[in-house]
Amino acid sequence: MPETPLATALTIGEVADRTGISRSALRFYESEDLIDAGRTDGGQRRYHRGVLRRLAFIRSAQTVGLELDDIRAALEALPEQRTPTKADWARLSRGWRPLLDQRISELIRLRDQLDQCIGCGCLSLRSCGLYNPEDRAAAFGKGARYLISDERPSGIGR
Amino acid sequence: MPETPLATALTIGEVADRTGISRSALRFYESEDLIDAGRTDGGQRRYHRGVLRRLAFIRSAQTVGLELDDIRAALEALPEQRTPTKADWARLSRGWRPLLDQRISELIRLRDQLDQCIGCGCLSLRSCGLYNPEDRAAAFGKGARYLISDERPSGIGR
DNA sequence: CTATAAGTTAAAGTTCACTCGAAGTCAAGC
DNA sequence: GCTTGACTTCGAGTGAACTTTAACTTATAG
Repeated sequence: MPETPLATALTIGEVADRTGISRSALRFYESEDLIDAGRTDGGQRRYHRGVLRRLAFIRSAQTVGLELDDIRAALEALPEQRTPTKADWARLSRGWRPLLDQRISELIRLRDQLDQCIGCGCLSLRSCGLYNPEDRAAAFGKGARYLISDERPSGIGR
Repeated sequence: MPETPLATALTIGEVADRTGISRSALRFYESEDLIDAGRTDGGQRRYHRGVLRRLAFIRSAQTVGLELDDIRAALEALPEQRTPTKADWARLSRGWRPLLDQRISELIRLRDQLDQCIGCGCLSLRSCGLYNPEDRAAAFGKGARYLISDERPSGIGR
């Protein structure tokens, strides 16, 4: 009987209250294979406590800029049989650091460009760094991909 | 006859090639009132050169993190009758600086948090700064609103 | 004149991370 | 047993910024 019994089981409402994640988001995460849950005879979800740490990981990863696809890939790299240890979680999150470093330096570079552009008044020329289509959306929004998986960032522009 | 004649007119393809912005995006921008264009007898678009500068402004603003709604609002603040000067453009883009400063310091704060979390192994606790629902999506993605318009950032969390 | 490249519109589709609504079932207290 | 609140599924909707498709028309090189 390796399965954890329902003794320490949490309802969806309890998990939602403890994590601040809505019920609908929890169901969505399950449908997306980011978390899982058992069922009662009546078909209601029952979570065991490990899910709380997992959810915290998910939310933290999002804060750092990862998308759910990336997060799922990261979670799949966790050991299947044993409960993940602190070290397991730390190993995963350590990879976020260079990502943040990169984002920060991109933004700083952008700010320097902006200062120059305001100074010189170019603003509208292709030669201006502010207007590099390759850089667009690099500074904000979308990104953070290919941190965990080994996807080459080949077709990323466009 | 104050209207610029079609002598210096550019086709959509020329504009696309010179700016790197797709034809469909140009049509979309027109439908969104970000740019405008005249028509030939046959109904094809003909742009005049001023549109290039305008498009450069739009793309630069996006790079800095503004959304199209904000950009439209900024563009509406330009003088209607005369062609905008360098100073007009510079005035608009000067406002981007504090935005970038803020984004940068948010990311740096986040990075510091991450270092601490990896160190202490907490990661999954609500007390951990990485897991603050209020901060989520603050570091990346959505933001940059209310720079130009006077919308108060009231209902922004959640 | 013809072939073809480039242009036109309107509407629907895409992606991401969810939320909402409808229509119903389950669990718990009294 | 009844009421109330929490839960279930499934499908559709949201918003931002475009892209794609279909079915044509216009412009241009030879």
